[in-house]
Amino acid sequence: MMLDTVERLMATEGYASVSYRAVAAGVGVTAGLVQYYFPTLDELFEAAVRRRADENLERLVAALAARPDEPLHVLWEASQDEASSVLMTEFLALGNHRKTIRAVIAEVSERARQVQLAALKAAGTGRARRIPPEDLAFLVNGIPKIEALEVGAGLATTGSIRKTCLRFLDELEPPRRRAPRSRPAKG
Amino acid sequence: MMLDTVERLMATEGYASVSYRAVAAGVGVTAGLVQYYFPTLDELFEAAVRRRADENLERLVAALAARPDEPLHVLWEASQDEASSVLMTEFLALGNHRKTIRAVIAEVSERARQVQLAALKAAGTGRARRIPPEDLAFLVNGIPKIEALEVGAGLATTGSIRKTCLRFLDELEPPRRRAPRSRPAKG
DNA sequence: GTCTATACGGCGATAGAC
DNA sequence: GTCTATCGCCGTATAGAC
Repeated sequence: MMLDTVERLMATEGYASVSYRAVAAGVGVTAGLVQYYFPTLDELFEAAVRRRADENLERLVAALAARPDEPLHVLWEASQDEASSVLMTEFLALGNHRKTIRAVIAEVSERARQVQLAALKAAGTGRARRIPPEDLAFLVNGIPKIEALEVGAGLATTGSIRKTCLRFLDELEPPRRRAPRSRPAKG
Repeated sequence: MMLDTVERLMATEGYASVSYRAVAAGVGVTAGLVQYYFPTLDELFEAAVRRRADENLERLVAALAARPDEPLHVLWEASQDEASSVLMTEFLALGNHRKTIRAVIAEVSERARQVQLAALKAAGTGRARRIPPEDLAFLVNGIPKIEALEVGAGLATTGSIRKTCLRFLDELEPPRRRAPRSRPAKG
C-alpha cells in the first residue's frame, strides 16, 4: 500500500524524501497515479498520520482495557514501542510548519490524550503525590519521544533514564496484581 | 548575516524552507554567493548549528558560574528560554536523517552535556533521591523540548507540567540562598 | 472513474565565465 | 571573489487515453 511506503520512506530517509516519484517507485506504479489518490503531498501525509494514529489508538485502548489497574505502566510501554517513536517524531517535525498537517496531528493527539487522561483519572494515578494526570500523560508520552529524538540525532545514551523513570512509575503506581518480583503480592 | 537568515527561516517556516535562493533574498545577495561560502546546504546548516550551540553553551557556562549552588534550576531555565527550543527542535529533526549534521549535533550536544554533568555532580544534585545526574540533565533538557514540540504541533497545553516540574526541582534542589518566598531562608 | 503523459517553475549542485 | 548557465530532481496542474 502507498501509505506503507510513505512510512518506510519517512522512517529511513525523513519526510523530505517522500515524493510522488519515490512513493510510486516503491509500490510499482506511476507518479501520476499516486497523485490521483492524493492530489497534494499534504493530503498524502495527512492520510499517513491518520492511519498510524488510528492504529496506535486502537492498540492503546486494547492495552488499557486489559490492564485497567495500571494505566501508567501501560501508557509508558505503549509510548516505548510505538515504532512511531521515530515516525511520530518525524510527523511532529513535519507538522511544525505545515498548518493543515498540524491540525490533523492536533486532532489525533487530542483524541489519544483524552483516552489516556480518562484511564489515569479512573485509576486515580498520581493523586498521592498530587501530580495531575495531564502531567503524567505528558511525561510518559514525551520522555520516550525525546530519547528517540536524541538517539536519532546521534547522542550517546546509557538507558539509565528508562530505569529511573520506571522506578518513579512503580512509586506512583505500585505493582500489585502483577507478576511477583521478590515476593508475591497479597491481593 | 547569512546565518541569522537561516535561523529566521528555520524558526518561521522550517528547515525545508531554507534554500540558497531564500537565504540570498533575505540578505540581499545572489544565491550563487551564498553557495560560494557554503558549498552545500549541509555546510550551511552545520555552521548554523555550531554558531547557535556555541552561543548557548557560553550563556550556560556563565549562568552556572553565577549560581553554582543550584545548577538544576539554572539548567531548567536555560532550556526554557533557549529560543533554540523551537530552533534546536528543528535542528534535531534535521539531523535525524542527514548524517553529517547528525555528527555535528552529537558533538555540540555532547560538549553541552559534559558541562551540565559537571555542574550537577559538583553540587551533588539528586543524590538524596538516587537519581543519576545524567538522568536529571536529560529531563531538564528534554521536557521543555517536548513541550515546545507539542505546542508547535498545535496541541493544547495548560502549562501545568512546568509547575509540576518546578515543584520536583525544588524538592531535589531546595531553595536555600535564593530570594525568600513565604519566609526567608536562614542560611 | 482510473490512469498516463507531459509541461511548468523552483530546487541543489556543478562548472565555469568575468 | 562574484555571479551565470546548466543539469536533473521535485510538486503540481492539465489534457486526455481507456
